[in-house]
Amino acid sequence: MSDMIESYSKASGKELAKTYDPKQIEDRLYKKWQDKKYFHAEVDRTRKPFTIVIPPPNITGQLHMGHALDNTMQDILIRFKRMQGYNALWQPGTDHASIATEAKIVETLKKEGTSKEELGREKFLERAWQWRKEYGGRIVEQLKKLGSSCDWDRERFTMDEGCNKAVTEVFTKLYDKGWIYKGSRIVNWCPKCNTSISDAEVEYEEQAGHFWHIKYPFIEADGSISQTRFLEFATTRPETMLGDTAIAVNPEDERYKDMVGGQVWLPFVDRKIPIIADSYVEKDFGTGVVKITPAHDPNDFEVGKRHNLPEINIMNDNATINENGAKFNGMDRYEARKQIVEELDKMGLLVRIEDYSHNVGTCYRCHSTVEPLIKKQWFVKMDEMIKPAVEAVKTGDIKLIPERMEKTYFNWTDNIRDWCISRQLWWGHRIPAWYCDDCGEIVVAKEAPGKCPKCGGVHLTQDPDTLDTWFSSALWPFSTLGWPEKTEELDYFYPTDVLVTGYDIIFFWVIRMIFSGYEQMGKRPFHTVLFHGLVRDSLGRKMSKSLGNGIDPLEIIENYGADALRFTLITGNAPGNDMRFYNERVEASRNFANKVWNASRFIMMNMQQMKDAGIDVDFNADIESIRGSLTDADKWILSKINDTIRDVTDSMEKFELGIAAQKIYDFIYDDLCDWYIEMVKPRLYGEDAETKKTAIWTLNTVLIDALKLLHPYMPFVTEEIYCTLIAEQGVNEAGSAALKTKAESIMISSWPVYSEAKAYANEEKAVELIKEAVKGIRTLRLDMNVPASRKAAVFVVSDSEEVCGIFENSRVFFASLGGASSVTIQPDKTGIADDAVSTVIHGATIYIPLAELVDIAKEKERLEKEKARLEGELKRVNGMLSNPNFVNKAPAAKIEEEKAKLTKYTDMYEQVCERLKSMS
RNA sequence: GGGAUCUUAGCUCAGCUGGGAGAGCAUCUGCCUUACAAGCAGAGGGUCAUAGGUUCGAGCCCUAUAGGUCCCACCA
Repeated sequence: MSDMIESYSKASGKELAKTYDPKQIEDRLYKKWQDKKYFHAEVDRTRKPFTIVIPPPNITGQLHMGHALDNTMQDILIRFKRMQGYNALWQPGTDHASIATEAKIVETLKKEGTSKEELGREKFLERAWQWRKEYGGRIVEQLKKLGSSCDWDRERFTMDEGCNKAVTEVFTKLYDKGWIYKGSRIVNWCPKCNTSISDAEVEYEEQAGHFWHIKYPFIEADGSISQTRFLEFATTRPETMLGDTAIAVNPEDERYKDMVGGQVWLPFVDRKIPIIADSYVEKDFGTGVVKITPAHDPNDFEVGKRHNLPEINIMNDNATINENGAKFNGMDRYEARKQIVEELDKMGLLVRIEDYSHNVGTCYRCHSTVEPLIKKQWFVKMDEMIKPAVEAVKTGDIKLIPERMEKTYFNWTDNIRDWCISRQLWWGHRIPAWYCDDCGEIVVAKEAPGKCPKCGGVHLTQDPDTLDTWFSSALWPFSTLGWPEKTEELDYFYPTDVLVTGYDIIFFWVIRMIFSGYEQMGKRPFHTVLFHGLVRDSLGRKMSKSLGNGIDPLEIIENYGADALRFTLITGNAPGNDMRFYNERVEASRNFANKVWNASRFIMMNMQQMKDAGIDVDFNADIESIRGSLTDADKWILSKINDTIRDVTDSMEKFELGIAAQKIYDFIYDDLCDWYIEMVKPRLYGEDAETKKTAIWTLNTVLIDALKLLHPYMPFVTEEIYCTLIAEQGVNEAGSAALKTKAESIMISSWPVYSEAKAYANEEKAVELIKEAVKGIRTLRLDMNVPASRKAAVFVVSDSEEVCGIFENSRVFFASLGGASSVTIQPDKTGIADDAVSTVIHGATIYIPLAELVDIAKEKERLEKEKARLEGELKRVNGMLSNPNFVNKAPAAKIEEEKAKLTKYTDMYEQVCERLKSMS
């Protein structure tokens, strides 16, 4: 027996669990879902698949708010589609995160007083796998806490055997096609991680630095170093001068035109370097002179290629100066910088030092300054491969949400550069390339070649490098489904449907998955990409370790429950926008969960009481069999939930998850709890068994639909209530057909659908009128300081038969909701004291005679205010309707709407005027 | 330098293809009303950044301006 039943069964006595306690149920329900294999999807050709692949979290990672948001969105979609009847697969897995993981292990080794070099590659990898085994599952367990309904039976790892096969397959294929090549290029070198990183992995940081103005002496015609003539330029990295191989000026620059072709002298390394002309140099910046260091600057590298300049590498991998740096050999880059500046100063070659703030490229992992270095690296040629990816978004084959992300996308694809994929790391997919020790031939193959195909040599050495992590993540949508094998899964679930991710990895991952999908599969990997923003702290700052402002989702779950966290993350924020997270919002969400819990508890308590009283209710009855006994209020709420079903479904289909959540919230809070439950109480507490039955049937029907709509957002509380409800009703699988549900679990029940049979336009209007009247009475009473305990007689005056009929049907509500001691409905105000307080609604005036309490002046003031308001409304409506342009051009429906308002406000205005007249 | 985006109630934010400004929190008033005080009933609070324009009609579309945030590029 569930805690909930227990709690209120006990309550037939006295005790009740008044507050929803997520801790009592979350783990238990999650286990049940897993045990029942609800998350598992098998190929089933009779059903339509709906597939999402998870953005694989790093095995080094701990669940943070970004994950929580990302996975909540995916879980909502997957639960929604599952309930809609799709064969929903949420494919989970983790990422090996080469740099991050390797860094972690290196760090551990350092603590142990050893190093990866000392350990050797093989032992190091053993350690890494061991580490992965120990900690790699942590994040998975944390995802479960969130309620994620991933198919854990299909969990994958970007470095598992299958993914490795996929990686090798792609690498060899692209190599054979000529789209993967090895070349000497300027790469971004991180001296701390000791590897190259791709352009996308460089983060630019504004740093305060200096601009050193330096001059090189000319070489005179006789070959001597000039003592009088110098060429001045400025640099932010003086140490790179050791690798200078030219000085460049703009060809159009009159100042230097004559000097082009001449030479200057490079100190320290005692080199004569040419003065060249290249349009890369801007005349107006600085002195219009640039030193050219092809080996240590990407732009200079290009210039060097154009002018056939030598490339002199002056730096070791650890950012110390190498043997090409003359006496600075072995010195750290910053120490060398300092000394070079000092010595230049002594030599009289330092002109001045300027403070200068500039952007410095840093490693996105360790944030040390990257050094551009020339290295032999593996690259993927992008110019051709990117084309289908561009086309896909242009034609709408792949849709990006929000749409504006397309601009970011194209901005990148238009300026695409070849992708550096080799990393000087051990943890990762090793590059499937071998070098012949004898002839140097490169052999790229899926398996280690026995001998060199060129010279027949048998000594081959595999490339020591591994691949960029994103190389394997790019294949994720199909590698997880079995590719390169031709699996059933691949055939059935690919292409997947939606990819949910943060906009921050659009370049790293999204684009690369898209072009890989087209290239390898010939098909898009998904049709929609749903982007979300960053979760920031309450002050709008990015959550970060260094700031220590991170909020731990697990702690939030512990304190408020997973449902509250999920609901908070999904509401009050537009797609793709960043959001701020603060506890007050989680509290509001938790309160909402509690509200749902209590509304349900109310309904179940009443079911129990009716059962105890021997009143038998057929909860499986369909609407046709019960329609005749439905009251206006019943029809109103049925109509409301019906509309909500339609609107919520529409919003969710459009991926407007936050809007859909808001609609469910509004329905449950306002329509169901604040109004319907209150309206239904007199019937439930009364003696009429028939109306009790109808009321509880309606409550149950509406609640179940509402729970279903809410389930993707708040899976735990809805499941707990649902199961309790169903168990309580004794609904079995067969019986449940009428309820369009399965008794076992809400998560495999069917999504509600809009039904004309539940649309009651007239009753909706009637109840809205009653609500207006009740609100009017409540405001009146508060304005007049009538204590809640004091009941008062209420008179409704209306000359409309229809309106009188509505009030006649609903008189009971004025007692329970409006504190009325009696309700009199009459066509005119005969017998009502002139000093009664009143409020006007469309079609009726409502009076409350409160002899001893009334303040006539105040009452008049109130009415005057109301009159002024109505005058304003009438002015607006009349203005519109008397404007020929409006009447001619506005849509007919809009005009009708305004005409109806005119009637309504005219009526109310007349009533108010009459009231005022009678008081004077 | 290029681009995106934001500016709406005291705070944090919604507001879908243009048709009478919303929520949560906070504030104030009154309520322990037998589902819920994590609650109920009310109230106050906004020239929707500014200036133009398009339109019968603009928070929404266009242009400009100011301020904020972010991305890309990186002129040494």
